[in-house]
Amino acid sequence: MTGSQSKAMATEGLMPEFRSGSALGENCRNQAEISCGNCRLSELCLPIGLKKSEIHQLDNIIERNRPLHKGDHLYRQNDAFSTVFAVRSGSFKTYVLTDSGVGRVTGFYLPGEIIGMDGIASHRYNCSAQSLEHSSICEIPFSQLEDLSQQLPVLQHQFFAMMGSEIAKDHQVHTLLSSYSAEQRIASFLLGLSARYARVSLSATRFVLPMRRGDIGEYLGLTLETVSRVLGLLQRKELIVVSNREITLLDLAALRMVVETDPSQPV
Amino acid sequence: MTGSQSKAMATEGLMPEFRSGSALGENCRNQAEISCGNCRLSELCLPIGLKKSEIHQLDNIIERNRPLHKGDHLYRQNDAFSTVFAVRSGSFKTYVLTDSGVGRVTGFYLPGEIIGMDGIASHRYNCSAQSLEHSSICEIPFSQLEDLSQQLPVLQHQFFAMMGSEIAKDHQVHTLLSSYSAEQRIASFLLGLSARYARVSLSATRFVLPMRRGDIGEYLGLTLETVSRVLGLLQRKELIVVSNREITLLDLAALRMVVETDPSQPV
DNA sequence: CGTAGTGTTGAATTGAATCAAGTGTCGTGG
DNA sequence: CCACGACACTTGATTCAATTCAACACTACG
Repeated sequence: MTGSQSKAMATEGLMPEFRSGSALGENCRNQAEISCGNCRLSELCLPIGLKKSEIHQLDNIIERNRPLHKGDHLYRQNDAFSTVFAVRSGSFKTYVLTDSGVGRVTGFYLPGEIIGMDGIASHRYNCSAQSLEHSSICEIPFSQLEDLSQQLPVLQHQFFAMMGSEIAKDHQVHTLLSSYSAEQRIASFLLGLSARYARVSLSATRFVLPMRRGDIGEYLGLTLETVSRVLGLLQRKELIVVSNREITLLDLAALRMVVETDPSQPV
Repeated sequence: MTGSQSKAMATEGLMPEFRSGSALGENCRNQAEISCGNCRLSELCLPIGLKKSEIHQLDNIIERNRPLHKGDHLYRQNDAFSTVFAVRSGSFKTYVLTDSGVGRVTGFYLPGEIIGMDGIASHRYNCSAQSLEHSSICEIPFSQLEDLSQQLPVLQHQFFAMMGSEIAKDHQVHTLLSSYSAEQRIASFLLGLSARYARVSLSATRFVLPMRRGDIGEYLGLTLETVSRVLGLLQRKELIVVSNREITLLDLAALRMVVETDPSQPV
């Protein structure tokens, strides 16, 4: 948001050279207690399938930094790639800036999801990652993750699966963007969020959007005005209730119909 | 398209018919001799960085089938996932069918590229993969690839990198589809093909499109008429020459300008 | 030589963008 | 605690890029 927030990021030390033990200060007391072993997300994050002792090994390579504030960056476009991040709480967006300065949001990330995998091949982050609210993350140095994956077949398997999942999701989004109407995109977006919140044991039918209308628009290839209009339309159809950023899904089945129904086909 | 074409996969092949107009359709002489060790793509495919003996191990898990004909399928949407495929020659498209029967192309694959990674997480292929011309592939059983990656750190690293590369590419496409004009999309598409042909030592400025206008349109979120019109426009601007499926890029720099220039900004 | 698939081109239509006011919400400092 | 200002969002009028509809041309191949 404001300039002061981006400045805060520079001093807070999420970059690798600012590891815990930095002279700048100490971590929160309770942070030391957090580990994959007691994380409520461990069943849907990287540790899936790992044994207790293996989880401990994983824990040893993971850095847990102090919480991020809204607007803080995990990394920026073209930074050297070194780590991937698992969202522990809060939410993030990734975005790229075009030469003309216009940003386009490329993804939203909720707890249990991994950020930064697009940098693995090129050794640079291809986008910037920014916190949308008060959030916390686990920082996983990629080379260490690779080393550990050599020892733990299950971990290798799981990371392959998480990357495959990202690829599958991206292909779905491709289809969405290349052929769906504004209404279908928004409906699909809401259903996707719903499923992801449900996955982390939150309500599938009532949630608060962490992002602005404009962010949704950039992500879905629409303008913020269109996002606003379509949300209004869906509300008038009594499929959802919109109150500022709070969304209630009234009829999941009907929303799925909106997504699946080709508007050019007679119903 | 017809059932007889998938059957064709099983018929035996007199090897190399050089299909006119097909720059990528060429085959090595004798299939029995083909291995990663002598494959001209080994420097840009899975074996990158492997030692001789390691390449031999990789060779042992790879199946090399008879050539595929135009229209043959590697797999279909919802088939159980078991293997990933490396394109050895020719080209492929992946596509999904919507419930209403309309297809959308999700990707094109050229030699040295990997098909099927979107099935890793769900254990099902999420799209269908079809040959666009006379093609040949290497079939890599995924579970064996995982096992071997446990033994060969370089192989694990390389496969992580190839998946990361797919993710990065998908994010770029996301940006393309969500904010670029028809002209920008086509220009970017042509430049992308150019770079990929150059990667396999083919001409970066003159190539034959293996896909139809309609395929390009589905991939880029445009209609086939728009694809045709924009190709005509770029030709009138003397940036390219179009002759049926043969494309000549006259001015790469100018094409890049087309992609990068925000049409809403005054030039 | 004829047919089916593929590609081009033109005219009319339309969904979403753009332009343009507005209102609502929230954090901040007085 | 309230008033201010900056964002965030909504809504309406108009425009425009791309689609749709339609007709026709080309090519490839049995």
